[in-house]
Amino acid sequence: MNYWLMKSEPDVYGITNLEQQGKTVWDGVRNYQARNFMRQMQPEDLVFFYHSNTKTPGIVGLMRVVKTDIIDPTQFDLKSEYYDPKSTLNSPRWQTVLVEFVEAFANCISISVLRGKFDADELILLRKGNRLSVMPIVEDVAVKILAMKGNSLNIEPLSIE
DNA sequence: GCCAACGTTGGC
DNA sequence: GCCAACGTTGGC
Repeated sequence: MNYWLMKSEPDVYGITNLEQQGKTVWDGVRNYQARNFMRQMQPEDLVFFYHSNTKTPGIVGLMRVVKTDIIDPTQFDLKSEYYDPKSTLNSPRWQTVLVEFVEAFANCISISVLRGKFDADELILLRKGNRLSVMPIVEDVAVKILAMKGNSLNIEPLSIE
């Protein structure tokens, strides 16, 4: 079982949306490195849900991989902003995963708190200029993050959105 | 294959 | 809103 982190802008799709829906196909990833990490995912893997591009960016919850190797349907959808004219039905470029909601943390573990706890070597998220939206988390770090989720000393309140 | 120009990401 | 860092595009 492996751990991952995936980013989403809460204005577009946040942890609340996933909680309501229960499951979602993580569509719209158009970066090869991120896609390649999703190809490595296995059912039962745990994924931290990260809110990016918001007042308090950080980890807000947990989800679980249900099904892998899903063809991202938006690549064929002319009306989608993720439509990819170079993708064909015979050889689709973009695969993704189906994930299910596990939990929403009581508080956001903000990137500044994560910076205080980990360094860039152990957490890709913290690397300078990092823009990757899907990344692996080593177990040691994942366990520490999970231990932080209930510790009010280490967290900041979720901003009201 | 190089690389400048451009568009996007995302923290601050 | 700013802007550094990054990925992609396309001319050559």
